Amino acid sequence: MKPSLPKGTRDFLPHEVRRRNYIFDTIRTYFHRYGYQPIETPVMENLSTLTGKYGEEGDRLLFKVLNNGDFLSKAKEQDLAAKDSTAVLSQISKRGLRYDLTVPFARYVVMHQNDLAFPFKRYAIAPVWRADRPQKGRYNEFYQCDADVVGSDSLLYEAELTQLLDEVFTKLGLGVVIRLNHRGILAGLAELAGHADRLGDITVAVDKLDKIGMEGVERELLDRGIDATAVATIKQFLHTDDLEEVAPLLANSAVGQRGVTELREVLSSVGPLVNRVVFDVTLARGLDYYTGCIFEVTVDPELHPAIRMGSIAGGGRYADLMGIFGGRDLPGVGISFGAERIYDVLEELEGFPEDASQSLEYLVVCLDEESLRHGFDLVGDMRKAGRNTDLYPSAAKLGKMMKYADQRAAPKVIIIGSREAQSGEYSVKTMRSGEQETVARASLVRPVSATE
RNA sequence: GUGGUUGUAGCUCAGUUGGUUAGAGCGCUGGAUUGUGAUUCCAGAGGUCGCCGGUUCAAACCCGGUCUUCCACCCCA
Repeated sequence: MKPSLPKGTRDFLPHEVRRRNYIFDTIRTYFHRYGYQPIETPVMENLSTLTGKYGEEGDRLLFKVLNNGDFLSKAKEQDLAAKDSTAVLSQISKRGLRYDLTVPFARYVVMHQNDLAFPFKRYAIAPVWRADRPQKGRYNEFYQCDADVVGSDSLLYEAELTQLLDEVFTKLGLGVVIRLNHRGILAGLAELAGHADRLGDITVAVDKLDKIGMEGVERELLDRGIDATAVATIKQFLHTDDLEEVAPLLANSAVGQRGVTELREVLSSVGPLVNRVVFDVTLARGLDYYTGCIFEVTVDPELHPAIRMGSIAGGGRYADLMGIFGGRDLPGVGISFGAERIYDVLEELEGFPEDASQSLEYLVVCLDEESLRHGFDLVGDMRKAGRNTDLYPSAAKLGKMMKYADQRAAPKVIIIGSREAQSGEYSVKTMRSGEQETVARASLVRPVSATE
């Protein structure tokens, strides 16, 4: 048979894994620096934990795991006969793959609330699965890098997460725009339009502004059954990216005012940042559970005009995520880095550092059997000394071995023939420059910590 | 989930109105060069034309189905 992969999944070559790890390591470093602790949860959750948490659309995108055993015999005959997928599903599948890291985290907090110190700050870097139709930058299996804090409603955490976003992207060499909005502002907007109950429809439409333009948003709102006067009210908000211009419009809305006040506080406490932080009233974000500030990060089009990519990180505050699992009502706020998309962007910008794709320092090649034995000993000693070293395992033609060294991207090649084996003075070739020098064995096996 | 698109050598792609043995560049293997890679020259290997079925004397090419890729929706990192 011909091997293949499931749709929307990928293999990674060694250099790709190294580059992905560079991103993960960078993010992890700052998670640690900001006091977030690692936790792990299973890739499978009970379906009851996952369903109903992401809206109707999310349920459709959940990967379900078929029960083991003779599962069909346990399903109801009439549901099977009626081909009622929804009814049959609960009878043949009790588990599913996690769709994100936030809902499993909420489950985790509720189950372990007596073992955790609040505010509890955790991070997780792990794969999640969505049965979406794949596109570029959109996979059925992908990694998320989440940092959340639960058990505090302090707005300092919003400010802290903004700083964290800024630092990580600065370290990665990416110029970004960090967009902020507040669910309260969107709720206030809906309230003023006289459609407080239609917040979902309004935010979905407003969110598309930069994609379909003002007229498109207007049409979308009308299509969704929002009346013309309300649409006019909503449009007032969309002409500015200045929080202080929006504030007076919300004077008569309590939730709106709260949103403005909180955003003001966050913006005033973040301090100086490398990247731009902007207020964006059109920022909605899909997930239903957000209740306060919401974040989204995009590549700065002024600094990287060639890049076309959606959001590369996002997050927000949620007031009652634990409540759905019957836990104490703990507020939380978190962010998530889209590592796959960051990878694609860095690839396109050639933004990976040289050493991110190479860990091997030396390759030892030997010209005859006797030298090979000598080389094997040398490699062992060099490894003990802390140098990443590898050996070509047979005495082959030098040209062939040099080619292998080139493919392995070995920075330096140590060549051992009978001359070198006898004297302990090796020819060491620096591949990049092509220069060759003689190096004594002693300096190669000296522990790295002693020389540096 | 809806509509469209793509698939030919390891990779990127040609392939005429359906017509004998399906090509190129790069890569790969060997040699020129038995102690020097990435650069030169020569030679060679490598293909169920995504898969299944249909039309036809004849299918990489036409038709149906299916899988996959990418795109626009929906939604989203």
